[in-house]
Amino acid sequence: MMPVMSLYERLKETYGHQNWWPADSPFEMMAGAILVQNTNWNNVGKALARLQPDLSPERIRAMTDEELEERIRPSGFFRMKAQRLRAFLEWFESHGDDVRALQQVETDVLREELLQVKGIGAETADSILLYALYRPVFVIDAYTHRIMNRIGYQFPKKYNQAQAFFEEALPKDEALYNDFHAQFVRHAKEHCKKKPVCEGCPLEPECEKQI
DNA sequence: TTCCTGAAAC
DNA sequence: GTTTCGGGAA
Repeated sequence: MMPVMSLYERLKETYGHQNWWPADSPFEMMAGAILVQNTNWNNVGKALARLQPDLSPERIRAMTDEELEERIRPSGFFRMKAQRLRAFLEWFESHGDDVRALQQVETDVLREELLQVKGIGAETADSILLYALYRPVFVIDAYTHRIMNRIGYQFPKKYNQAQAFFEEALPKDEALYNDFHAQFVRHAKEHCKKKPVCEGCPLEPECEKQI
């Protein structure tokens, strides 16, 4: 079976560095992490564009529920996500609405706090830690499971175990975790889709096609 | 019709 | 373990 690092290298050779997360600021990244839950990024882009003129914690808090819901409507689950954004903003305010303040806090503490926020689960919490705060935390998602299972790894189903699998197999490297997860997303959208597109797949030699 | 960088409630 | 939340594009 292919070493985990070789897996990354193969994907990077194929797709190139992915340069994640696509956001202009840490705050936009964190908002995007909530909006993108079970939704394609194209629709999140529309929602962020509609928020853009008022994309700050204060301006969003000042909106009525109806206003906020209307802005983020294109991202789907808009009523739920409006409340999730508000819950996140409440937590952010407890740190002074200040990303620099967050950087003074231990990763494990931040992770536990984020998991207490209603609407933020393990994947969203870790995405924020990695892509907004540059902490070396490996993000696991549905794509990760799909790809790892298809190429024949005995891959843990539980989030924390799946995460440990990568963090124990790889150096504790934030930049590596950043691009590795991005490569998985790219590969899942390009080839390892729900209905696999195996022609030209860079992992073809390794894949057991146990779909 | 299907699928999308999930999480909470049931 | 299963259902719910949802618009947008293929």
